[in-house]
Amino acid sequence: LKNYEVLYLLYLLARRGAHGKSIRLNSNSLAEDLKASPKTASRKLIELEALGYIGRKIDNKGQYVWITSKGLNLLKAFYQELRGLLEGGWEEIELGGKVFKGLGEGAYYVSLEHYRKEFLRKLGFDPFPGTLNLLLDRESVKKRRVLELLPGIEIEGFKDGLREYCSAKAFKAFIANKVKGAVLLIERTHYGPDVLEIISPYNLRKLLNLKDGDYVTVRVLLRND
Amino acid sequence: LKNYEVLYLLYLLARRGAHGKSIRLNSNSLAEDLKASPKTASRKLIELEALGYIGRKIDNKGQYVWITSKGLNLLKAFYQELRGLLEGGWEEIELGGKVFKGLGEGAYYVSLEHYRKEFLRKLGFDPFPGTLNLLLDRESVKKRRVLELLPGIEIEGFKDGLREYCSAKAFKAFIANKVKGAVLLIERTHYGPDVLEIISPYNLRKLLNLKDGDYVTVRVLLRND
DNA sequence: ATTACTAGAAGGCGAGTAT
DNA sequence: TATACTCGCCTTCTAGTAA
Repeated sequence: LKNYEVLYLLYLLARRGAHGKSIRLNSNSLAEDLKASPKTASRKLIELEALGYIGRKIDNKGQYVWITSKGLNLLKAFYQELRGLLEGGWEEIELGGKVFKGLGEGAYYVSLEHYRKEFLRKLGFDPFPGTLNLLLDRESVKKRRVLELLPGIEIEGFKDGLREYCSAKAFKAFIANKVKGAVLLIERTHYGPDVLEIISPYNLRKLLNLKDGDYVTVRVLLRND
Repeated sequence: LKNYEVLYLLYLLARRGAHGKSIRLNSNSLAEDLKASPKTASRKLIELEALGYIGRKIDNKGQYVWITSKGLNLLKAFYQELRGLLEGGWEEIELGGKVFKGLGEGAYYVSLEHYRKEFLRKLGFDPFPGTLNLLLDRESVKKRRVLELLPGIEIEGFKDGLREYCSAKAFKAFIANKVKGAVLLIERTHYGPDVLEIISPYNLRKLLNLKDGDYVTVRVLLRND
């Protein structure tokens, strides 16, 4: 199965909503999409499953199909690349939300030697030991999802024998249109999609004189360079 | 040549920058991308050309290749659909620019019976006979390109024997965060990509008390429903 | 460019399955 | 028993390779 066939099949399945939920599918209707015989469609599905891109459950009246996270990642990666090619001009988006006091975990993680080095090398600054947490407004929550799709700057995780520290994705950003920093999308976070964690070389609370509940906007740069 | 092969090939070419400009390409390097023989790569290019998706110019040391507008449209359409599938949450973008006095053509076109009916049916309002023209700021020009990629609401053109009236694309929008209306992307316009034409059921200049040079923001809705 | 060779994909048929 | 589906076996033929 060629890689572009995989992508196209995943796209066809996504069109039917198989990303996220599992859908009913019979080989005949997929065959129409493919302009091929039901047999071929069936075989493609089998191959896709073997490669781990989709999951299937067969019953007497057809089958249930869903795209696995592996499959979805592949499709998203492709989409991101297309986006980069076709949307040369799209460079930043603005998010906004209210400051709130987090669990204090941010400070701990940011000050870990491994992460500090990652930030220094990849973002170009040594972060203040602490994160500024924003509770995003409704519009910004939607925009945040776009960030999740984009590649961003990869911050690698590590293990220290005792436990595993997960990886994260960062985007350079300007906070309140003035201060440079970055937003962090952490893979396994305690927060929901409506929370944005921000780091900066400075103590943002002090520098910007922020109190809980204050509204802050963040201009996120979508390109790494 | 299957449609997904076409898409993938166009994608490979776009990665090399063949959208917009023509690039030097030899079959060998394309063959590597395709994981196939140079012969196959060459044949694919010939087929793509025959289908009108690319143009080629062969000389003694290889060939120049570029994606035609037909090919680019295909790739963009695919991209748009992926975008719709993967970015469920992305719903509006904000543009801003300064009011300027146009050529007065807008008023003529908008009041043509055919267009009026199109607007009424597809946008849900009878437009004031005139357009508000914005000279977009730099950031907004970039965002405007995103609109060009999206499907939007199709406003059909027509012929009246004498001449042909081109089609356009519209997006519903809110002007100055208050007044409903729509932005128009006209296929053959006298203006550059830094100009946005806005229609509304109201006389926006009067209603918003606008003078030339005033800065206005427009929230463009990306979904049609 | 043409040809011959060959791997592998597509499709027909029918068995198996569950309602 | 009849139906509607998947899927394994086998044949055909397309399409890539190599000369």
